[in-house]
Amino acid sequence: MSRKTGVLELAVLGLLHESPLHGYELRKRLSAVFGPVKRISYGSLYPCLKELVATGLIAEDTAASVTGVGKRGRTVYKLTAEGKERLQDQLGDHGPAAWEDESFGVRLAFFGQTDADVRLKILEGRRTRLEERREKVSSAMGRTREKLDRYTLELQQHGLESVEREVRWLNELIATERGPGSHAAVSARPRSAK
Amino acid sequence: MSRKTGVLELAVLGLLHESPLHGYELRKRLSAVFGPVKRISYGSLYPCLKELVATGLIAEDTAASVTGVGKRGRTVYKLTAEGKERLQDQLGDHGPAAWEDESFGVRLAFFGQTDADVRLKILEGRRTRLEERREKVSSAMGRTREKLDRYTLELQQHGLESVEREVRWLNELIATERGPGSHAAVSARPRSAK
DNA sequence: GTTAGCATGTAAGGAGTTACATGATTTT
DNA sequence: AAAATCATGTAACTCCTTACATGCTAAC
Repeated sequence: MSRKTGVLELAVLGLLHESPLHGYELRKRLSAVFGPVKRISYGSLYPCLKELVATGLIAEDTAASVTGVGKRGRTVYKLTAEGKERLQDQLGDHGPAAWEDESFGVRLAFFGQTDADVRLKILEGRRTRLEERREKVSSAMGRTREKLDRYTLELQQHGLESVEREVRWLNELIATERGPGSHAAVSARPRSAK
Repeated sequence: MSRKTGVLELAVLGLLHESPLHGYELRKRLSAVFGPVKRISYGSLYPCLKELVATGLIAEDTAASVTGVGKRGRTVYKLTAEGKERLQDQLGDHGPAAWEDESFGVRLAFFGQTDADVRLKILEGRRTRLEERREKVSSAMGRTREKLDRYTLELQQHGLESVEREVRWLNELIATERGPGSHAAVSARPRSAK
């Protein structure tokens, strides 16, 4: 059933689940979710909010919205019941899409609202994905090392090390997931896991 | 004069300056220029080549193109005189655009064709850019540390360390630029430095 | 003989940006 | 009273992707 939900929409749903917010504040929080590199502009945020309202996943929180006379006023948004459902649906997804570059960061940001077994699957999927990439890059480098100039080589090398560093980071995260409280966390069987 | 040249166009010009190539091969080389993350699809490469031909910056190398009967044949492209000019123009640019995320990697990949003083300016500009970013992220973390959950914090921390790591890398590159042959390279004072 | 890789292209569309337009509130 | 930051929104546009369409060539 669930239609394609872009990463931005997912991030908005996730943030609104924590607490109702208005657009401006939402954007600031989004900066924490997407790294320092990708910051969302109002030109994409507001149309996104508009569409989420149209789809019925979020609603204007009339109680919290400040709309005095003459004021343009802040419009505060909150999740609807359908929005919560959709969010849970999306956060439960542990398919390949969850560990691709675009979505992984957002998925991780909302791990607090994600089941332990799903978290582990996503982390491991991501690690495998990166290990494949590392293989590809390093074998490509092996084949063409002599033909590349200093700078291209430097670039490739740095890229390779970035991938390796992320793998180490994932290993730590995975270890932490499995480590303390692993009895409670892991043994909590996925109820109705597909 | 010079119209806006996207990063893809710049990368194509840069690669064709090294040697004439056909689209398929070009794409493989582009994978080395843009990291393992961003790979260019044919859906953007071929239209790009088309436009560069239309603009007169590249031309089909009729000598090298294999176009036997019935065969669709490879179309080999090479730089035109205007293309070379445009490339030199672009590679000489050491303005802020050169060290932004989208272009920096490409600019570095073609440092072999870039003047030493321009190289240094771009590397330093990039480093300053990243230091600003590091400041912003780490101060934002300081302000909100308590309010963030484990995973968001982990994400921010990893992002911060990525930035710091790139700064260290840049420091090495800058040191190397200044190191061997530094008398010639560095003592060449920036003439008319603004 | 079929799988994988080589090779070129188009049409439709997604996901976002920039630039603009507007105005209130807070700080200096 | 000026500057910064808060706050919302639209229109035009850019860049790139996906999915499709086509066919050759080498290896297994």
